[in-house]
Amino acid sequence: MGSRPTLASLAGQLGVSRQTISNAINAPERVSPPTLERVKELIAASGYRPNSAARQLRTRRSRNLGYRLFPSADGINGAVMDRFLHALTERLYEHGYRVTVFAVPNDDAEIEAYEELLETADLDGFILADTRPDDPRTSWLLDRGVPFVTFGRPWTADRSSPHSWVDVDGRAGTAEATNYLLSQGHRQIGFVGWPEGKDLPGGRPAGYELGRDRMEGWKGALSPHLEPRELERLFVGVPDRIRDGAAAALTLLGNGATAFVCASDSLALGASEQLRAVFPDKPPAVIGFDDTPVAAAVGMSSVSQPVEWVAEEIVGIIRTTLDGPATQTKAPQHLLLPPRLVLRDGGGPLATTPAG
Amino acid sequence: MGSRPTLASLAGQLGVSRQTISNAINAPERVSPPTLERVKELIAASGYRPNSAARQLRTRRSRNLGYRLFPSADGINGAVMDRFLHALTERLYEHGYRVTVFAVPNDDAEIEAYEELLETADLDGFILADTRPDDPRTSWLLDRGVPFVTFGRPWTADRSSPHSWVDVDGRAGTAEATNYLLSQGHRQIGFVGWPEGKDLPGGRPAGYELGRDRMEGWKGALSPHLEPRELERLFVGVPDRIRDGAAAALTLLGNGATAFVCASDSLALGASEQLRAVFPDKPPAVIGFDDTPVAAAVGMSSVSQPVEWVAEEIVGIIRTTLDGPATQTKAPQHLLLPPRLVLRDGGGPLATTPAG
DNA sequence: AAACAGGGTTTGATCGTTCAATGACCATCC
DNA sequence: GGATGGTCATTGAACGATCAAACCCTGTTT
Repeated sequence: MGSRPTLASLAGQLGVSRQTISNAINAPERVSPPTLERVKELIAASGYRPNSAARQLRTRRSRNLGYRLFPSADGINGAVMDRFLHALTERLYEHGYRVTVFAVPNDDAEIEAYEELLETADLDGFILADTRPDDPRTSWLLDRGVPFVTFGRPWTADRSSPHSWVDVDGRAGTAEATNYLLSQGHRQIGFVGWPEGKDLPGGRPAGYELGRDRMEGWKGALSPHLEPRELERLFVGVPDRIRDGAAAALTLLGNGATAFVCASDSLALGASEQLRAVFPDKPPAVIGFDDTPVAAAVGMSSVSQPVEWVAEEIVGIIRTTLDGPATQTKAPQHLLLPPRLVLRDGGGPLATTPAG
Repeated sequence: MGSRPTLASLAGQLGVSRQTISNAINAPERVSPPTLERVKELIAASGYRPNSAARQLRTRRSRNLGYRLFPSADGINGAVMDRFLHALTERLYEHGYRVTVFAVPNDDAEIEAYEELLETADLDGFILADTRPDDPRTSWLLDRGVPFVTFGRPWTADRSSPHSWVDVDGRAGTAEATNYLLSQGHRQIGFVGWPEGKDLPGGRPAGYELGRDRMEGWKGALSPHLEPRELERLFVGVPDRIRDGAAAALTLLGNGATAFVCASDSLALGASEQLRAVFPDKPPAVIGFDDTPVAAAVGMSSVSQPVEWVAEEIVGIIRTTLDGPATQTKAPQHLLLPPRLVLRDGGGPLATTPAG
């Protein structure tokens, strides 16, 4: 009695066969309008839901996608991936897909986890949220024909990869930030970036290309106005930590910088606080990257990645791959989305009036 | 050929019946040692994995648990829930459970999502990562007999709830922080907490009890040393934002505070930065709550929630509920774990030597 | 009048597993 | 020697959906 209705039970109630009910759901055009009407009514009234295990057994589709959680770095930049997972989950859910998350200690274990999950959880595909040059994971998945989309381009020389990806144009973001500062009359605009071979938290060597991309946006925007020698003096590459950002700001200040673009909000936060200490009255402008909640909290300008948009596009690609007609050619899609510069007054965290 | 082995295919190769293979996996004691040996060898050699859909269809178990993602608040405190999800996923994975995440815009939608997920994804249960007084979600789940465990106590008067929960003893944490400051010779120790009826980000009215709990730890530790009137002057309740923490610190400073305990790292960060601005040479001690990466980055002391431990205990409860013998009485478990005070020098984000 | 076409519906088989019942075999006991 | 019991292994029947093929009926063609 409390048991859920099945195709057979509904069919019995209506005096039709189970296949007719099934057709009403999956191929309505095969059912005559009056019958369709009756069936749909009963489905709605009974609250019938197809049993996913049975369907999965027969169709070999689980409508379940895998996503690797990775440790939230320094809790500042991690917020971006948090937003992304949130948006991705929402969008997928709307189209009947579920997200199964998994966590692994290192990259070797990640491929093992793919294998394990494919075999034991019957995932339909994966979303990879970071990429690096010569990524062993994408080749593994490609070899096995497992559908997947990455948030992040392949970072290979030619950028033509046989898989779909969506990414944010970091270079355009820092270029826009730099151009804004130029429009404000600045010329000596410093860039606090990452060093070559920089290790992102968790030991993943993915950051270098990302950092260079962001740096080149600044360089490209500024090079019409400055000599190469000057540009060189206005760049510092440091690990992605608050205190390193602060130190870097001092260095660039010594080299004559009057405004600052940073490769991350962590660096920008450090720079901003440091500069506020040096110039309490009117600290120089600092623009961060990622528009994390911390940037908003301290009133700092930042380049915002449209992760909700990224999620939307990824879901679109996933859907044409998995839900689309099998006949359709599934050419890999490549999308580079523009970030958005969010300007703030730079008021900083320090209130001037005591709270009650 | 590339198709996965099944019970039947293995049975054919070995000249036994499919049920024997099944027994070798699920009830080895029913199989004679020599046969068991042969079967296990073949299983290992063939890389056989039970088809989860088929198993799920028959056993009505999916080994899949639901977890609601919630937006990462201010990106500072959100890091704690990130760590929790990570730890939870890892522990569950070790025991063959998967985590299906979902995101909903508001609380009403959350219960709908439970219903939807139970019906369409056949989840075995849920982990709830926050709780509030008279939580409609826990009663809904209890009514339907859906297994679940919460990270967070029920916050009812008697604390006896028919469901299992694991929580962190926030009161003990702020008490320890306060006692530490007392041991350092401080007496006028201020507390920056949340106001009554405070809204946590996302509009969930869960924060008040949590905030009061943390406040009472401070109060309890300090009350042997101070008059009630003094205590009152040393408490400020503000929204959980960096700049409010800064303002609150100024207020308490004006009331004579020489050291500060805060209900969150967001507040503590604001307080710490503000005090550093007022006393550049030797800022007063500030102790935060949650030991987020930002606290570590700026060298701030903080009370650390043992979320990995929480995850471990939750998984243990889940396992006895779902995997344990059906005969076993499943009395709800209630666990209150102690946090840990992490002391740091308080060096702050500001480097004094320029970086190269 | 018989063959054909085609929409709408039904039937049987199948996906791969586990449950329940049965069967084969051997040892033990009266 | 037949009944009893126990171990180990097998068979048939689910679980609930979809696929593929067959079926019925009516209307049209030859």
